[in-house]
Amino acid sequence: MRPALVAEALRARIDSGELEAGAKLPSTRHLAAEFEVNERTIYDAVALLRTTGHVRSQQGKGVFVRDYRPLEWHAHKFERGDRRDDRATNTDDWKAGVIEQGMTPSQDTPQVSVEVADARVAEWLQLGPGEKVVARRRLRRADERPYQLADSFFPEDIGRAVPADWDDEVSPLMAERDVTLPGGILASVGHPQRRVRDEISPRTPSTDEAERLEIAAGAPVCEHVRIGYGADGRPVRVMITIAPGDRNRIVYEMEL
Amino acid sequence: MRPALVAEALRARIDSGELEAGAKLPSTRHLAAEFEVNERTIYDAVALLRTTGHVRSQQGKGVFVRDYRPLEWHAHKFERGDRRDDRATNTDDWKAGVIEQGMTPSQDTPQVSVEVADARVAEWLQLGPGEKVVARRRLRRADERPYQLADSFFPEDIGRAVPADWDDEVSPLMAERDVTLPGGILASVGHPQRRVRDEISPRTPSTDEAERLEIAAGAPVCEHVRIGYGADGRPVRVMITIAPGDRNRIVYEMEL
DNA sequence: CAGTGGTCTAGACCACGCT
DNA sequence: GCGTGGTCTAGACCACTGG
Repeated sequence: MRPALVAEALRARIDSGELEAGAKLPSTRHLAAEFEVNERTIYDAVALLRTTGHVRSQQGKGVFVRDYRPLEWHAHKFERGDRRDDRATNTDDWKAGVIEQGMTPSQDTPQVSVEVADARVAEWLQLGPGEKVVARRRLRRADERPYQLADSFFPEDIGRAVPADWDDEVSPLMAERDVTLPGGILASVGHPQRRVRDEISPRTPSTDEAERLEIAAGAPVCEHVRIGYGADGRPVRVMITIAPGDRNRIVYEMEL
Repeated sequence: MRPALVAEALRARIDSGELEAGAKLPSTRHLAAEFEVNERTIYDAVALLRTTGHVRSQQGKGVFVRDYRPLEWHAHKFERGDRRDDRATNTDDWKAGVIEQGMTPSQDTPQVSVEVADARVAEWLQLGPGEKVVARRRLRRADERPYQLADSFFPEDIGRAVPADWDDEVSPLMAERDVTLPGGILASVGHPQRRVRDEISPRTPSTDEAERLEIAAGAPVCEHVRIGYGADGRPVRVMITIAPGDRNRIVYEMEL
């Protein structure tokens, strides 16, 4: 019996509910005996199920059925100002969406730095080689579990800009905490976004991304890149979101 | 040396251009000798490169570096009527986009059938159990190579409808050839789309999808589901597009 | 320490393409 | 028939968890 067939059999047990979310699978030794195959074959089968997001392995403990609840991400609403009222209550678009779906959003402390733009970011922001950006890296969670990586990059002058009535020491885009301002931070520093371009590609995560999101090395993720352009057509921000497929669905709604 | 490290070394050779697009890698026997590992380890490394889309294997022939040219798919323009002029020349939105990017579009003969809707399609089209749909399944190619699977489903009454001035025997949505009508087929049968909802999720292909698209079993693909709603809010069509990540990028542009 | 998952090798064997 | 990739087993061994 081939690994793909063993994986298929185990998947059937998961989908049918015979193995509940969070339940522990029989040990690889037991499965090998049951399916009358080598342990190595079981290992390969489990690796397949890990990639599809059906199970999660913990060395020394066991293999467990995954229980992520899928979350919709309404990309067309994002930053459109539909939720301007929420901004006043210190809640951003991501958080509002998570709450609407009955879960509790949270976010690790943003990692802020000023650094030389890498090749891709430089091209998106139309920067020359060696030019710097303000980087703001975040891990978004729902019910305490990782759902998305969301890294934003701003040209240095915009990232360091401060609103007229700002009374903090550092600019809002470089603050290592969540900041919300009426109309959005970019608007309040004089660079409102007028147009966005989203580029979406499914791919495999880097080892770093896989670790932070707690997914298997080959698990499919969506790389969602949003480039925001200001009134004069200048790119003012690029946001790179990495969304694992087993817990995310991106939604766009449009009138024709 | 572990498979991941071997894969990394080979990927470096591909990315650096030492191994050109389309080039054949050394045989697994040779690679095993070179890296001083077992052939099985090489096989696992090649499997990783297949999943990421870097190489393609052909039994009995060899392992070859992939050379797909990525294509952008401008989902926000699709069916918006921006290209109504193209419709007159018998060119649909997909084809127009491919031509703009300097490649030659083609499409296998659409597979048309009337069938009972599966659970997901029934829910999207708000049909009861057992209700039928007109299914129209297509494989889209660029420069003769597979790029996307695009399957459309219509409620039976709409799929069988015929425009007033239609002189063919079968309805345009059931014709086993490409049909273009001014304003789009759905409008010409009295059910223009007024609003669409797109749901995008990265996932792993089914074995059938993997075969038809000529990709590895675990390769990341995007499932893009577009549900089109008519003037009265009734869903008139659902289109499921499967786009492999190594050759597709989905683009949305929006004014804020 | 025993029990769990994870990794690699050696080797037998199969499937395919070509000449 | 030879060379290619693909598959599975047996078994040694490692890494982690928890009593």
